[in-house]
Amino acid sequence: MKRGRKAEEATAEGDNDATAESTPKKEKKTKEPEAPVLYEDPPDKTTSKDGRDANMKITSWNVDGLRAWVKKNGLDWLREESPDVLCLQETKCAEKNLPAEITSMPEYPHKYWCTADDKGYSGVAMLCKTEPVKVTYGIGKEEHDKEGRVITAEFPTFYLVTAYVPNAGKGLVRLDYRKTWDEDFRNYLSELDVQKPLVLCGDLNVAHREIDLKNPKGNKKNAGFTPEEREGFDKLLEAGFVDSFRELYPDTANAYTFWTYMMNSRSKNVGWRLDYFVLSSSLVPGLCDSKIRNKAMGSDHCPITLHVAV
Amino acid sequence: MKRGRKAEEATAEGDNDATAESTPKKEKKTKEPEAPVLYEDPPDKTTSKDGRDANMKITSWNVDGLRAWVKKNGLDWLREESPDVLCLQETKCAEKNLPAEITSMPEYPHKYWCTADDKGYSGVAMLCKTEPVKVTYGIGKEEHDKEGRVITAEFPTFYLVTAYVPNAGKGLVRLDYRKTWDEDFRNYLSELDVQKPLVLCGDLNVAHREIDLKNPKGNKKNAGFTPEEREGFDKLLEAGFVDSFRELYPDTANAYTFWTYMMNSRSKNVGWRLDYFVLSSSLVPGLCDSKIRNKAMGSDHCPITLHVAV
DNA sequence: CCTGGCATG
DNA sequence: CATGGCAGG
Repeated sequence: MKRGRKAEEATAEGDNDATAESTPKKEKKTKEPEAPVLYEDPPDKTTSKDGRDANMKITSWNVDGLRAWVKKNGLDWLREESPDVLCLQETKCAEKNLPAEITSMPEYPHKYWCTADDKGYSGVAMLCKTEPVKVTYGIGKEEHDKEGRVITAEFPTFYLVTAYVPNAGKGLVRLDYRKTWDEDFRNYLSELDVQKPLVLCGDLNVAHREIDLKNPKGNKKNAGFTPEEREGFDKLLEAGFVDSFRELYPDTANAYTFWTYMMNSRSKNVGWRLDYFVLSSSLVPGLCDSKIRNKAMGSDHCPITLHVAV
Repeated sequence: MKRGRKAEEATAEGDNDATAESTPKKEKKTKEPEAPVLYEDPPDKTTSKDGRDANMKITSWNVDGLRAWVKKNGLDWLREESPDVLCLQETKCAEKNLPAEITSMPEYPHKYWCTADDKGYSGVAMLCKTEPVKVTYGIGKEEHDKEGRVITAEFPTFYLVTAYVPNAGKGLVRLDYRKTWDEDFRNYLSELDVQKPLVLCGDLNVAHREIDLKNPKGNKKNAGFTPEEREGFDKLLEAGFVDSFRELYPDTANAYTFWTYMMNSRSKNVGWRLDYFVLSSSLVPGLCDSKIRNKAMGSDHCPITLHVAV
């Protein structure tokens, strides 16, 4: 009776939280179930510091399987939120298998799908109320563009890029690839940025700083919080981009966008901030708000929403 | 974008029904949705022809995944039916993964599990209120005994054998193996039968005669109704065994124990009789009733129950 | 602990 | 159209 995988083996992302949480103090016999420290997203601001009204509302959501997300009434939430553009990551759905509820959605007449070559992993999408000037797929490098990770929409005044950045994997088996990706992707963005300012959104698969995850100590060797990945994010910002949430809320802790399904992490708010709106510096004056919709259910990630004047 | 399997390809068992049902008459433009011909199982008889009261109630059910079946409240049905012995087929569950609800069930203190070597396919089980004299697994032939298909319980006056007979497979890819099985299994039963009479129950994966499935014409080349499989059943009966249901109800049609999940077969009663209680001839005088519990849900098979004086 | 795809039925 | 196991997260 062979069995591939032991139930006791948690995933890299999964047991991180456990690692840091369960470090047993010898003195304590019973582990106190600590009250969760929650995060309450403040009301939306739709005016920028320089006094302009937001004219663009963008939502990004790693849905972890589009079909399951639709079944869990993701579209109801979408209609309520009603952004101008919706960006999705991890659709995990070939185009021919897309649910009719979403392909026929009249609120978003302009829909773009980018799926992985083979299996139905990853996959990103963009749904727009108004038609972009131009839409492209991938970042122009063969080795990266087979996995359905990037859509770029050109609008009159800016580029919108949505990305599902490769996970470094259990045991960091794909960290080397990730480093290559980070460099190539950064170069791609920099090339765009010289033409028009851009908004990058999506699951960047990294918690930038210690404040961006519940258990930084236990996760320094785990996918999403290695020095290499964090440095990749540093370099992105150094290239002239800004983490919009952190720009507005430099000291706000416990604000996460991802919680592993394991160990009731979400109810304990043991999470990570992996989803971002990253803006070209020149767009920062128009930044109105960067929201974390952490009450929205339907995935192991929650959606995030940007209000911006562009 | 490769995809392994076309949605249009029905399974061997599945599209059989379609084959026979959908043969289009050119004259008809619209297919009449025929009213389903149902089968109403009559009330249980618990007295045998020779006037004895049943002292043994046995239920057999191909549960198509024990864990899913438990979630669908199979155990509630079991407590209601409350047979002396419950035989299960297609448990698809390694022993370590058995739900506690069933392993801890006090009504059945004697439980026996036989699972496939590798994957978690097939698998049979027997739950007994009273302890058998002896329990054995398999039929004593290496080539057959790795798939978790047979449990034999010796009781004071008879053997009870439960079996999940190998499916001949899509495209009959395993029909040759099935023929070997049928012969070896028949020999196994005959050897038992010289010691004590036996009751064989389970999913024998064959509809014996045309009356035993809805669409005999379309299924002569499909798993479960090939001449070879039917002949295997013929030879079993010739070896001194009796199909208890057919013995009592020689002309009852539309009595099925399996309906493919596809094409709403169950609601249309487009089914097969694949599950049997087969008795040594010497037990036939004690036969009280052979029931088809076709209202019980939770699997693509329904349970069957035997009342017998042994 | 969830997803989608797979093999099997 | 169900099941369980699998890889990925």
